[in-house]
Formats: sequence, C-alpha cells, structure tokens
Amino acid sequence: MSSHNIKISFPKNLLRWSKKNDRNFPWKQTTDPYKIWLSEIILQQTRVEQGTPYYLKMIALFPTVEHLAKAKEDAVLKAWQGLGYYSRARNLHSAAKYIVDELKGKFPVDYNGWLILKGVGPYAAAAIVSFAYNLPHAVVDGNVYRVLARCFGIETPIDSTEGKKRFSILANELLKKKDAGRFNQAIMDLGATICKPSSPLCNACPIGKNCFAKKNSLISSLPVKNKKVKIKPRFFHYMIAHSEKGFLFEKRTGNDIWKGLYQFPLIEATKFLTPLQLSSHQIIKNISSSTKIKIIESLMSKQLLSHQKIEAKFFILHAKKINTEKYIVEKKKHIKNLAVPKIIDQYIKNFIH
DNA sequence: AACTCGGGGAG
DNA sequence: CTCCCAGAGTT
Repeated sequence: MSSHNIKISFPKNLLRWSKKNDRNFPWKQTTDPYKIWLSEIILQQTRVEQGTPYYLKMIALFPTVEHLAKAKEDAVLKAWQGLGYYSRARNLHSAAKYIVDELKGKFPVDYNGWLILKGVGPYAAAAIVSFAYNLPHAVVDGNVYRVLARCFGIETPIDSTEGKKRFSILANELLKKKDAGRFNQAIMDLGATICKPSSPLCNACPIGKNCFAKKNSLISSLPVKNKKVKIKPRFFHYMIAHSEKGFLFEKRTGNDIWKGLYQFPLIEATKFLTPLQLSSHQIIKNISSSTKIKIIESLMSKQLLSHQKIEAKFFILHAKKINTEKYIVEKKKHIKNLAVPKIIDQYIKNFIH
C-alpha cells in the first residue's frame, strides 16, 4: 500500500478502534481547562497510575485556578511531594498566579496563548486546546513518536531537532481536524495499550499489516533515540541535628535537584567523608560547639536521573543546643507542611515518630 | 544542541 | 541492571 493511502487509512482505522477501546480517567469527563491543564502537567514523563492519586489530591486541595493562585508555593510543593520533577509544581503555581493576576482569571483561548504559560510546551498546549476546545493541534508525546516511527518507518531520532519537527508535521497531517480531541486521545491510547515499547500487541492493532515496522521486522529498533550522557555520582552527607527545640532543616535553593524542597543540612563532597573529617567542617561547627557525630545508617544509593546518581549517608548530631541561625528549626507538626525529597521522607518516618 | 530535572514500574 | 513514562526549561 502506498504511503498516500496509509495517510488516509491511518486516521480512519485509529478512530474506529478508539470507539471501543477508550480509557476512562478522572480528567476525561470534563472540558474544564483547569482540570485538563492540571492533568497534562502531572502526566508529563509520568505514568497514569502514578499520577492519578496526585491529580485527585490537587483537585481536592485546589479546586479552581483561584485556589491554586492563592496558595503558598510550599503548600503546592507539599502536594507534589513524591511525584518528582518539582519544577512542574513551581511553574504550575506561577502560571496560576499569572492567569488570575494578569488574565483576570480567564484561561487562554488558543494554542499560542497556552504556550506562553510556564510549564506549558508544545505537547501540553496541543493537548489542552484539543481536549478543552477541540482545536486542530496534534499532540506529539512519547506514544506518538513510537506509533508513527513504527507505522511509517521513520528512523529520524526522536530526540533530535529534525525529528521533533518531522513527527509534528506528520501528526498534524494525519490529524482529523474536526475531531482533534478524539484523535489525539486515540493515538496516545494506542501507544499506551497496543503499540507498547516492548512486546507490542500487533495482533490487536487497528493499523494491522499497514505498519512498516511490522512488515519489515523493525518493531524492536523503532523509534530511534540518541544516546544518553555519562552518569555522574554525587555524595551527600545528611546531618540529622536535633536539640530540645527540634530538628534542623534547610531549604534547597539554586538550580539543582529538589529545588524548593526541605532537607536535613547537607554536606556534599566528591567522595564520602569520615565522621572525623566531617567534624571539622564549618557547617558542623556552626551548628554547635559541643557536637558529636554518629553514623546511623551506612548507605543509601539511588540513580535518580539518567545522568546522575545520588549516594547518601546519614549522621546524627547530638547537640545540647543549636547555635546557628542559618537553618530553620521546625517543630514536629510543622515538618508535615514542608515538602521533602523521598530520601528524607523515609528518615522522618523512621526517626521523628 | 546539549544539559538538567524524579520517581516508579516493567523486563 | 536498562529503558520508559500524556516534556519543558535552561544554558
């Protein structure tokens, strides 16, 4: 079959398939732009099963964009705790304030209007305007890259500039413009349930024999992705310092992992340090002059991102009183209101209770 | 164009 | 272990 014909048959077969195979999610039975926007931000690089509880929590805590705009950033980050990619929460909150303050609470009405908002890129803008307003903009996410690369035999790397452009053009050619929302939903559903990364269910695929990868046994080699960078290890020493007043916390600032979240005072080094080496560190001296250090757990190691691995050790600091003004001393009850990385959250559960 | 940003699940 | 997930911002 020629590529012209498959460009005609693809949307038809896809939409016919979707009528009996659509997935039902909490954010699908609405055209409320706020709920659709929120769901699209949560689902970036995040599986539906992981994101759904956070979507329900966010809607309960912040039912409207006005509620979200009015909230403190710490409260938004706390609701986001454990989901990862925390810039999504900060950008979401920032955009909510922009919508309420600058747009008088009115959501953007077209693709370019949404694209201006922090945290809304080409994918989210297309998804929101197609789902909420049925405007003709094709989504291009990981599912779409995979479905199109296989179906049309495209070897252009999906993480190259050329690839982004080429797949977007093709997706918009295929898009059923009068039914953009359903088309976008259908192609992502197909990628998620049939055209899976490994062991796809080709026998149940509506594209069937028209799929280039199926015809040519290229399923496992498409889509093509460029190589990733080298992994850099990082060594974290967390100081669990406490006095009768409570525990010592600091807020992470700067453009780094877990920005805006709270943690025990941290000493980062290029390798693990001994308690003796740590005891002469200025951060320890600032906490208390009569501090003794004790290791309470040997090691926690986790590759958190494709390019970096965090290795962490935890230490207890016994301080009669805490001298420093540098860090925040939070009472037990207040800790519950602060967003912390998962590695810290595990410790709080073990030691503060 | 390359790098940075989480956490969880599947194989 | 490796790879992927309803990507986007920064440098």
